[in-house]
Amino acid sequence: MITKNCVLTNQEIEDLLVKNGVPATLQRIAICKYVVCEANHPTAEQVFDWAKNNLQKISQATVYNTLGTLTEVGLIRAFRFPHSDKVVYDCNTQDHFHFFDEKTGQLVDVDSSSVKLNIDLPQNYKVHGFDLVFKGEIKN
Amino acid sequence: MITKNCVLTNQEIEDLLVKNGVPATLQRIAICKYVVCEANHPTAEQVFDWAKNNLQKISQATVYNTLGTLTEVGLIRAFRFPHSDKVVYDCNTQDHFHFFDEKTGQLVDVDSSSVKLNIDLPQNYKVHGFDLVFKGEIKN
DNA sequence: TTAAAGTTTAGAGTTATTCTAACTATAGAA
DNA sequence: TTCTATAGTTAGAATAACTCTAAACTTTAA
Ligand SMILES: [Mn+2]
Ligand SMILES: [Mn+2]
Ligand SMILES: [Zn+2]
Ligand SMILES: [Zn+2]
Repeated sequence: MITKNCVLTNQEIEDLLVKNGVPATLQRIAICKYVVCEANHPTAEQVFDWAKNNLQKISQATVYNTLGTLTEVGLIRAFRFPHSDKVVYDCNTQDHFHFFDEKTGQLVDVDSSSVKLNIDLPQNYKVHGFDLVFKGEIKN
Repeated sequence: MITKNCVLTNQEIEDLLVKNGVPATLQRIAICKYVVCEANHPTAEQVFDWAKNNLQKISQATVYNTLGTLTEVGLIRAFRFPHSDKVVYDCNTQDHFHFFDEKTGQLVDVDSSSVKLNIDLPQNYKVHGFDLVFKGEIKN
């Protein structure tokens, strides 16, 4: 139900990038490792903050470029949610939904298998997919 | 299933505003009438464009202020969708969902009665509500 | 009639993101 | 080993969607 991040070596991250046609650079390896293995639905700002503390030098443009590239090749996904105007990046590339804890601001993944949707739309509405975000609170 | 806009006189709009504690001004009556009776999920930009063409003088700030006020008192609702970074305003204040036509960019309302959702979340997840947007295409 | 209160306005400010153009690193070619 | 083309990174400027500010109107109500 709740998905967790993987643990990958730098070499494995490098291979992942190259396999997806993205030449591996120091910056890309670091950012990719962070979003794929460590972060939970980070914003570009959070990735940039992390990168500033973990690389000797990094520019905002590189963070945005890299997140864009990783999204393009499908290594991560980008989501825009109703409660914020910042894009969040997600290492979970499966179809899935989200639960937004209104108290903490935390986003957690909800597997699509835990949701069943019955829709009654006109015949001529062809549904290609849907975005679903729960809002609420996680107790305890 | 698909909701339509109402037809109201200026007087009725004025009453609606006053009843909701919003003193009626020329600008507010015009903007309120447009979003409540004419427009379909307009953005602030669209409301501003309409207002420029239909009032002798209007400022962007007034459009944003008025849309904010109307939203606060519950005469309209504000939505932020995954496909755009612009807020859209909605005269449909019932709980409902949306269908986004990926070809035309059009948004149409989907009554909540046409959707049945079965969720299987952990006990400690208290769901207060959810946002649901269908993406697809309306044929014909 | 007049002053307080509320409303509108132009323009400045903010935030998230994208663009630009210069700099840097690197992989072959020579 | 150079050289050089290509790709990647960078700082800072630009953009887009709002939001804020402070001055100018307008209305309200003594
Ligand atoms: Mn509507
Ligand atoms: Mn923005
Ligand atoms: Zn997710
Ligand atoms: Zn709607």
